[in-house]
Amino acid sequence: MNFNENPNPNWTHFPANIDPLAEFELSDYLVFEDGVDQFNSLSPQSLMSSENFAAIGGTGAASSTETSNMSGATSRNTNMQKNKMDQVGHRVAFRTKSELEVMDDGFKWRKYGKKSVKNSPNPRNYYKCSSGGCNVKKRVERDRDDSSYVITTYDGVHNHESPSVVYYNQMPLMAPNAWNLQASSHSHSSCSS
DNA sequence: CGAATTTGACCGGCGC
DNA sequence: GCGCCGGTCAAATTCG
Repeated sequence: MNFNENPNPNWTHFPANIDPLAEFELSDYLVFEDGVDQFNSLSPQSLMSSENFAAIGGTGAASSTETSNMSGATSRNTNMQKNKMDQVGHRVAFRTKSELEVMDDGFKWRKYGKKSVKNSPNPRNYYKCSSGGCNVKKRVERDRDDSSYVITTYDGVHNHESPSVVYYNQMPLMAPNAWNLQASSHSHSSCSS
């Protein structure tokens, strides 16, 4: 209820099923880990293999736990961002070519804000994982040069499985391991395949 | 009716 | 010290 209408009622889990008119293909992907954040790696046409980059998320974030505050919702400005880089351990940015910006990766996202950046004529949408205990944030923005491209940035790692296990086992088109990289890092096979 | 979404305002950080 | 930018929350509204 915002963009256009419902492109496909089938859109439930994987973007690969989007539809024939939406050319979903990874053009560029950026992987930022805590400590390594350089937007310079962005190449206009890197076009590497774009097949498996789920190597990230191997740090010790899988455990999460620690200060999982938030539970309850009472927390507001009590304690949360004492250290800028404390909980932020995973930063992943993907550039996808799709008409829709809301790529369902199997998780449920709750939009919590929209803001337009100065460097882009397009607004930026902020999504949050609506899972109990999952504080993963998602940032979606349209490319400022190619409105056909969408830049999705994930922040954090899901500490729970997808609401509906996705079976990216038979990806005839391509296996966007990127989708499981968040839920990976421990069980699940992910990859390989 | 409930839940999710929307828009605006507020806050914090950084730069100059 | 002030201004700017980005990010988040809150309340209201709408959709299902």
